[in-house]
Amino acid sequence: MTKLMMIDGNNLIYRAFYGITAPLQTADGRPTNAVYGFMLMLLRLLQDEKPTHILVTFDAGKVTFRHETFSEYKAGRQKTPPELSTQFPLLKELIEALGIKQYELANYEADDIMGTLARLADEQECETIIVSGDQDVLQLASAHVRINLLKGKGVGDVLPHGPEQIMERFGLTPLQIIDLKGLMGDSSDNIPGVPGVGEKTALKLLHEYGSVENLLENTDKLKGKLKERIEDNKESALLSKKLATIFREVPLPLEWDELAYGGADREAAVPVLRQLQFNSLIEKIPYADGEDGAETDEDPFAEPAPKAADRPPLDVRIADEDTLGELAEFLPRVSVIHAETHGDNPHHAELVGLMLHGEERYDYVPFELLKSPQAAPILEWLEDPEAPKNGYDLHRLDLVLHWHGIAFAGAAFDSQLAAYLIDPTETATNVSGLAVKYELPALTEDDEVYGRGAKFAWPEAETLAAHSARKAEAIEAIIPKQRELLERFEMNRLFFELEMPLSRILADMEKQGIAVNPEDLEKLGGEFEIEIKRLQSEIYAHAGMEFNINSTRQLGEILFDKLGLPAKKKTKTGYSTDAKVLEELAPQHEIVQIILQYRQLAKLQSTYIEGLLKEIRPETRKVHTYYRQALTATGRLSSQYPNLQNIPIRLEEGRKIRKAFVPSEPGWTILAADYSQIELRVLAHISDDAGLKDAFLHDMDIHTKTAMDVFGVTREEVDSNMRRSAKAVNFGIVYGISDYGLSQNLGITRAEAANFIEQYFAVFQGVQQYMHDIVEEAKKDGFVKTMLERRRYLPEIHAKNFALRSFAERTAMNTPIQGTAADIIKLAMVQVDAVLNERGLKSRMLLQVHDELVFEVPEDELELMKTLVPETMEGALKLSVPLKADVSFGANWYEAK
DNA sequence: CAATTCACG
DNA sequence: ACGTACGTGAATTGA
Repeated sequence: MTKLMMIDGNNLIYRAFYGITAPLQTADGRPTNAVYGFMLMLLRLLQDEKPTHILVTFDAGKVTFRHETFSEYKAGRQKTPPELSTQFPLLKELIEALGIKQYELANYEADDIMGTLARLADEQECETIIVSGDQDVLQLASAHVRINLLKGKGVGDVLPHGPEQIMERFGLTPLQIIDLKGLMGDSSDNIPGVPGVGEKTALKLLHEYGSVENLLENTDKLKGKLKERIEDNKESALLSKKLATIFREVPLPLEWDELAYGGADREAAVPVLRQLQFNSLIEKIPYADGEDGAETDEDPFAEPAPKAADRPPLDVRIADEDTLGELAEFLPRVSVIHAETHGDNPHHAELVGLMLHGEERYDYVPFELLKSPQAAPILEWLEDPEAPKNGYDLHRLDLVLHWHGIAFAGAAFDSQLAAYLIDPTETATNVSGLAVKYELPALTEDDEVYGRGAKFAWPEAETLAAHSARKAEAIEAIIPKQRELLERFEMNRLFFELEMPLSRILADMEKQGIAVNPEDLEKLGGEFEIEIKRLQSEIYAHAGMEFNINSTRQLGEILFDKLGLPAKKKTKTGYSTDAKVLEELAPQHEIVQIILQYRQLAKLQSTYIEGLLKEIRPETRKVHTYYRQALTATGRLSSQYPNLQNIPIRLEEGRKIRKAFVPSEPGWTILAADYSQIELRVLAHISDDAGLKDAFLHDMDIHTKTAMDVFGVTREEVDSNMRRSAKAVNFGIVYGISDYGLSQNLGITRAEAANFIEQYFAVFQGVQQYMHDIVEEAKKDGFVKTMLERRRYLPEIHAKNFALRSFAERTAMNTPIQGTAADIIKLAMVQVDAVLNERGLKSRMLLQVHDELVFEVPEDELELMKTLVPETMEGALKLSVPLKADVSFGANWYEAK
C-alpha cells in the first residue's frame, strides 16, 4: 500500500511561526520557533498518517504565472518578518536531514505542485493526504485525495476534508470551492472577488446557481444592491476565479521513488536537531525500519551527513591483564579521561569502564580489570593530585569512582564546566551535544549504544570502547577551543581558581554526606500521619463525599462545582487551587482552611519524611546530595537526590524536619553560617547607591531603613506593615522590579505598587541608574556579567514581544546580583576549605544553601570555627560595603539557626 | 510526560 | 493592551 502525503511548507512554517510563541533559538541566537512548530506538526502527521511517500513543497520566489494575469496578485502582503525568513534555510536543512523530499519550482506556488501531483496520484488511485492551512486547497479533494486542513491558528489539530466533509460543511463540491473564492475573494492573496460578498452570500448564490459563470448569466434574476454589485464586478469575479484555480499541469521532473519515505535517518537528523537545540525532539524521531526501509536509503538528493563510522578508525585498545604493565608506562601522556557510566545519580551510578586517551592512543580499561593487582599503577595515577586529568564532568567521575572504591584527584580541565561558563544556558548536556556545538563530526548517541529506559544494556567491550574513544577524541578537540574562549572572555580566574577547585570541594562534601536520624523522621512522620488522617476525614465530611484531595481536578470540582465557591483563577487544565486562591476563599467556607493544612502536611510527609527516609543509607545513616555545578543560569548551585537546599524552615511544623539532621560523630556540633542580606549588599556595591551603601555601612535593618526613606518617616514611626511593604519592594528590586509583580505580592493595586517604586527610585537614585544602565548594557553586549565575569546571554532583550523582552530586562537586572552573590559564596567555600586544610582542622563543610554554609565541628574546634567561618565568609570578596555573616550552632540543624 | 503545586534562597 | 516577580527540585495526578 502506498500513501502519499504532501505538505504546503510555506503555509505550515507561517502558522508555526505565529503559533509557537516560545522564545526558541539556536546557540548563536537565531530564532527557531517556526522550525520547531513545523517539526511538531510533521511528527504528529507521520505518526497519525504513516505515509509511504512524502513531499514538502515551497513557493519559489515572489513572482508566479498568476502575476501575468493580475499584476496586483499578493500585493500589499506584509514582508516576511526577518525572524521567520532566517528559519527557512534551517527548516530546509532539517527536512533534508530527515530524508524527506522537498521541491519548489520557479513561477509556481506550492499549491500548484501539490495539485499536479494530486491529479497524478488520483489517476493512479493512490491514497493522498494534503496538509495545509489554506482553504484554497480544498478544491483538490477527490475520492483518493483528502485534505488535512489545519485547525484554528497555530499548529494544533487538523480537520480531514474529503468531498463528503466539504459538502457537509459548505454544501459544495470541491471544484465549487474555486467559485466560492471567485466571489468572496481572498484578502491575503489580494484577490478582489466581488466587493460586499462574503462567505454567507457567496454560498447562498452558489447553492442557487452552481458556478460563477452561471451566476453571471442569470444576474437578471437577482435584485437590489446585490444585483448591482455582481453586474459591476463580473470581470473581477471571473479573474478571481482564475487566480484561485490551482494549476494542475505543472511540468514536474519528480520521480515517484524520490518521494519514498522509510523513516528518518537518525544519523543525519540528530546532529541537525542538536544544532537547533531541539533536544526534546530527538527521542521522538521514529527509527527507520531496518528491514524494509533499505530501498529508501538511496536518496540521491540527500547530502550524506558525516557519520562517525565513516571517519578513519581510532587506535582503540582494550586493556587486559597482560597489557596493563605497558599501559602504566603510557599514563603520563594521557590527556583525557572518560568514564562509561549509567544512572542519573552519581552516588548510585554503575561504572563499566574507563577510557584513557593521549596522543593517538585510546585505551579502554574495563572496570573489573581495575581490581587486578596489575592495575595498581593506574589506581595510583588516578588518585595522584599531581597527575593532571582533563575530561567532561570530572566531578561526576570522581563520585562514581569513589563509590566503586577508587580515589580520584588531579582534575585540571573540566570541559563541562568550561562550557557552562562560556554559556550557562547551554543546553548541551553531554559530550555529543558539545561536539555539535563545536562543529565536530557527530557522535553516536549514548541511547543508541546502550538503549534507553528498560531497554538499557551494556554492549560488548569493543562497541563500548569504540564509542568511548569517539567521546574522548571529541573532548580532546573541544578543550583548546574552550581555552581560547575562556581567555577571550577573561574567565581564566573564574574557571581555574574558582569553579575547578570548587568542583573537588563539592565532591568531598557529597562523599562526606550528612547524618540524618531516621527515627526522628519516623516519629515526626507518625505525628503528621495522625493529623493528615484527621484532616482528611474532616474534608470528606465537609465535602459530603470522599475524593482524592491531592487531585487538583477533583478538588476543583468539589470546591467550585459542588460547594459553589467562586473560582478565582483558571489554569490550562481547569480551576486553580493553589495556596493563594485557597487563602482568598478561606473566609467563605470552613473546608478551605482544612485543605490548606492538609496540603502543608501532605507535602512534608511525602517529600521530606518519606522522600528523605528513602535517601538515608542504613549503614551510615547519611544522605549524600549531589550538587549540580553546571546547571543554573545565574551561577548558583542546585542540589539533587535529595535536594538539601529546600528543607523546610519558614513554618514551625516543617522546620522540625531539621532536628533529624545531626553530626555524624558523637560530641560534635552542627554549625551554620549565613550571609545577611547578601544580595542587597551586592546591589549596594554594584549600583554604588549612596543611601543603600550608607545603610549597610551603619549596619542598619535594611527593610526598616527602606521604609523610613520611602514613606518619609522616622524610625519610630515605621510600623510592621510599612516594613513589610519595604521588604517586598527590596525583594522586587532584586528580582528586577515591575509594578505588576509588586502589586501581586503585596495584594495592592498596580497604581499603588507603581507609586512605591517611584518613591523608592526617588530615594535610591543610584539603584535606578543601575537598573537603567544594566538593561542598556544587555542590549549593547547581548549579555550581562557578574563581578567575577560570569556571563549570561539575553538574546530576548531585543524581542518585539513585550512579555519576552520584559522578562529579559528583569533577568538583566537580577542576574548580576544573584550571580555575584553566588560567586561570593563559592569564593568563601574555596577559602574556607583552604583554611581548614592549612590548619589541619577536623571540622567538615557539609552543605551549601545559596547564602548559608553548614558544617559539623568537633568540640575542641567549636570556638575557633565560630569566628573562623564568618570571618572567612565576610572577607571572601572586598566590596564597598561590608559583608556580614551570622553564625549559629547546636545539636542539630534545627538548633543551628 | 506535562501540568500543578509547594518547599527553599 | 500586552502579562511576571528571580533562581531551583520533588511529589502527585492523569493522560
